[in-house]
Amino acid sequence: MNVENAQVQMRKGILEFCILHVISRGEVYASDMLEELTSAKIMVVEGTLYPLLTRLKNSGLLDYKWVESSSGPPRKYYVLTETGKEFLTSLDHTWLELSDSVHAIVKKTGNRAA
Amino acid sequence: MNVENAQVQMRKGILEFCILHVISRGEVYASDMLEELTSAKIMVVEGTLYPLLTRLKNSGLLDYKWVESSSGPPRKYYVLTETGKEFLTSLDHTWLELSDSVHAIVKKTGNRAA
DNA sequence: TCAAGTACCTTGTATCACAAAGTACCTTTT
DNA sequence: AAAAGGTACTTTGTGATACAAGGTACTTGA
Repeated sequence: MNVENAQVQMRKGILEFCILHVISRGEVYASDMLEELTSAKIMVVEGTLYPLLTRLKNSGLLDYKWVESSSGPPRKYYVLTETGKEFLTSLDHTWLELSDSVHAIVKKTGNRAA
Repeated sequence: MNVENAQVQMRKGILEFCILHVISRGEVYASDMLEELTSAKIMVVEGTLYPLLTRLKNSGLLDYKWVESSSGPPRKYYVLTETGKEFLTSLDHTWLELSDSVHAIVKKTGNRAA
């Protein structure tokens, strides 16, 4: 149990939400997402991202198409399905509730006992 | 992959943070925490809380003492250790960074492609 | 052809929330 | 004083998942 591990744990579950948001803004492939999330200080690595994208695809939240690159191997460009869009709307709500709840816990003051 | 599961995932890691906060405000035992977290809409159940408290204790972040109850079996009252207090301060910072990052991702607008 | 770069995939491990069942203690009822 | 009910803590087994590390495959340039 160390701070790094706790930070990893805190990020869990939020990744899925953030990735859906990144995809919601337009077609992207994995490296685009890695770059965008990293620049937002949401750390992700390939070994996490690829299985997650596959899960989301298999759940019907994402779809993709192969697009040939002018400089390298072909890329999988992802988009949200209709189900994915609805799912993301639900997660938006969940995130707002959760961050409000945490904020309430963190801000609460006063001791119960000495 | 459903919304409920995603919500569970989102809560993961944040639980530890919230529990440390609840304990930071004074001595509590498990049922106190359950009540406080539930009223803040952070769902936790016994099967999650007790093992987590044990982990935090074994990591040196918490300490406890047995206190006899006037109406039932004795209770374990938890407090933060010095290490626990420092740890919580780190997590406060992590949480702020994380929620800022997520906010930035969620609020970002504009499409990359049609 | 060989090296380097890019992109995607797979395997194995550790962690963790949860459900469910269990243990133990205390009080009240009969 | 036994039985019943309530409170509190514990344990076991399962499923999900982030990550590290290693692998496959395609393309370009020397």
